Amino acid sequence: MDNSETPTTPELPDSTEQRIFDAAHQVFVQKGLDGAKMQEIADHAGINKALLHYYFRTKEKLFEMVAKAVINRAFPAVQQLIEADMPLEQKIDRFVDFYIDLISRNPFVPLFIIGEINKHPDQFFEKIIPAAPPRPERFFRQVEEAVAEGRIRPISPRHLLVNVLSMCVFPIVARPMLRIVMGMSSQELNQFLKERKEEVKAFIFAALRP
Amino acid sequence: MDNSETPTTPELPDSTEQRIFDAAHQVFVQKGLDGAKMQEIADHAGINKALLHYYFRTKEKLFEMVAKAVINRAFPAVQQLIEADMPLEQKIDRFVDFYIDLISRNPFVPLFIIGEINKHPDQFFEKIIPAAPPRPERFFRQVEEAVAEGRIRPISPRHLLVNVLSMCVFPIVARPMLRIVMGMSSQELNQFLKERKEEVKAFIFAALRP
DNA sequence: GAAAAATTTAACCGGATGGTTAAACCCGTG
DNA sequence: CACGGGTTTAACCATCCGGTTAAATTTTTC
Repeated sequence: MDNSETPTTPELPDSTEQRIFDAAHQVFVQKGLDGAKMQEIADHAGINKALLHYYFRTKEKLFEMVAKAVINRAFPAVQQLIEADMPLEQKIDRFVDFYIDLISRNPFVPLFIIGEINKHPDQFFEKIIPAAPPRPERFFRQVEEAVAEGRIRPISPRHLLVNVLSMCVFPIVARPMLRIVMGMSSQELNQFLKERKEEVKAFIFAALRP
Repeated sequence: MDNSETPTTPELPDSTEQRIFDAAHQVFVQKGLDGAKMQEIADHAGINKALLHYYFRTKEKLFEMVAKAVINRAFPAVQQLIEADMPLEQKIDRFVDFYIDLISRNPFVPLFIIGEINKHPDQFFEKIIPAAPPRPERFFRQVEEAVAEGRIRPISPRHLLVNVLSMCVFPIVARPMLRIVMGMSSQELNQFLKERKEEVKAFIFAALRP
């Protein structure tokens, strides 16, 4: 199993508070708001319910903090790379590597974000939305330039970005479904996902040939 | 908003039982086992809790029936197309059209399947798994033949299938996330998803050029 | 119109769960 | 040692929720 990265809130690295928060992070991300139980979080942090409420007043508040931490870690990483000062080809190359690694380390995060937005749209769009969403305009311009120069086949920049994202994220997120659809063992799937980076890059660059 | 297709169990089309089942289908698929409340299902079906239990004994049983219906409708449709007797290029073409339509009509279904498997793996793999999972071997053979004939660039059949699936499914499932990442309004996103079929097909066939 | 089935009403039970409380305990620091 | 914050224990409350029940009411069917 992959370990989930536990985010660093501005706290002492190994304080009880941090351990509780990490436990909450893990449980919430895997089970969602409804599926997560406070007792389970306490158990997972190696403490008891009383202390849990001593540090974090309510489930709602704790969830809100976790959810904020999740998206405030997920989006800026993408943004940084997508805004970087780097040739398009290199940017795509690094993006695929980076993103597949990122999602592999946090396979439940995309599902968590999408699922919770679906289940509790109000709270999410009120409380959790990031202050600064990614701005892919620069990437779009780079694609348009490359098209204009004839370096790549004409293509909609938006669709290209979504294609890249899809091929990186979906197989990891949909892992249990792929096992069924493709009839692969867990072993085979691990091997398959390891090959992905190179396969995805090859596919993208093949599709971009003029 | 897209309407979700409500599956036809072998029941009278407009019976109370069917109305309840449809309501349960909708609520379960959107909110999952934990998030769905029996009262909500009853409300949604326009009846009361007592009658709900009169028709369907327990939440578990009802959920099991709904989950079975969901996957027994989702997978055979794919399988049929993927096993069809049809040239590879045409098969891909139709598959993209068909699959984007299917997911657009049931945007919550993939998330539901993946999420529930993650949250309750035991029950799912015991009770719900389809008797006959898709067998993509034929598709794989077609790809290998096309490669051997030089009709398409060399490519791993498995990765090709996953790429196609990813680009079809992910954007629809991740719609709320895309809104944030790409900074698009709901209107723009609708337009974007309409363009998808042609863009995805163009992308795939471009990537397959020898 | 009577019998049977469908549906409502309303109350209730029991367990799980979020949350509280008070007392005791542990443990490091001044 | 005494003080105080961290921590445990254990009991407890309120609420929600799945599920049941019994009777009344409506609708269907014969």
